[in-house]
Amino acid sequence: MQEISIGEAARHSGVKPPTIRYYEQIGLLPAPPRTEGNRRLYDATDLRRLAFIRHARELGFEIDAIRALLFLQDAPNQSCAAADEIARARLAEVEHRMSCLAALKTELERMIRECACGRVADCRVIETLADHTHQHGRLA
Amino acid sequence: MQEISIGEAARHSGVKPPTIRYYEQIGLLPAPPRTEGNRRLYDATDLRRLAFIRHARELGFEIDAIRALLFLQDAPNQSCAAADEIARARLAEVEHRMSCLAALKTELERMIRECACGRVADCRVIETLADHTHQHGRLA
DNA sequence: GCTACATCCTCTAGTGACTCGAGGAGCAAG
DNA sequence: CTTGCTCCTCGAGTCACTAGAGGATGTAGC
Repeated sequence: MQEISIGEAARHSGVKPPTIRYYEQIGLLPAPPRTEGNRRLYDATDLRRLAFIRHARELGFEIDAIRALLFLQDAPNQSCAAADEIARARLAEVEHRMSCLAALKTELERMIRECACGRVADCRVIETLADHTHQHGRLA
Repeated sequence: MQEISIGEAARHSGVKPPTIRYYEQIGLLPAPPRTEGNRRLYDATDLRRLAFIRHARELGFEIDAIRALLFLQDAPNQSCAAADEIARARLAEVEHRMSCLAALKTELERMIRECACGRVADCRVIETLADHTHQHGRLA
């Protein structure tokens, strides 16, 4: 398995070098082997882990949630109950996000459609998301 | 229109008092009128704005993106082209997020299902999101 | 072999978006 | 009129980066 520099790893994964070092520092990525000249060497496994972290972060998951997901991956023989709980919690988060995004998408599409007709006078972006609350704190 | 305290506004909108003050400070929320005793008084419009901000933040939008969306709302008579561009950019972002979330959701569901059968041996969370890249930086 | 020049190293400090705590004032209930 | 809650401001702390200083290493051309 070929090993590459941090710069190449950054280009392949879309995670910048300083961020890769930061992930190593906080223990999200294992400390890789080094060259004679003290440079980090990454392999394909690291690249996949990095790409995963990047996507998960883009989707808004916190580092701790990602850590839990990675732990799931790393220790496949662990207690199933623990894995189940982590997966279920993430799933609930994902579903909530998806429904919020769907509402926002509908509204943005409506805005763009009306925009094409030359008016934005009744922009309802705020109402769309604001009314998506669980309990409407009704104000008299 | 009835006016309420920052604490009540917090309960209704789901945004904590310090965060509400912070939003006022950075100009995301207009500075409200005060009581004789210098306490902030919010109305229904503020509540909707707050709920909107909260949802948008939950969905991972940056303050500047939210500012742009609120500006859209505040100035309905502005250039339609500007509004359209902001809305389109957000829509693209939303669609990308949704497809990533859908992939992750499928994978989490599979994991939970397999968990019920008593094994997590082949957890593929990482592959799911890692391979969802635009250009696969192929490593020899 | 030597000089450019990019890339890497570590370390410290700054950013965005909150979040917390100190220290003090307002106000409603007992 | 005191107890206790909420509010005020202000400064500092947190998380997840991001940028910069100062220096070493690696590589390409001469």
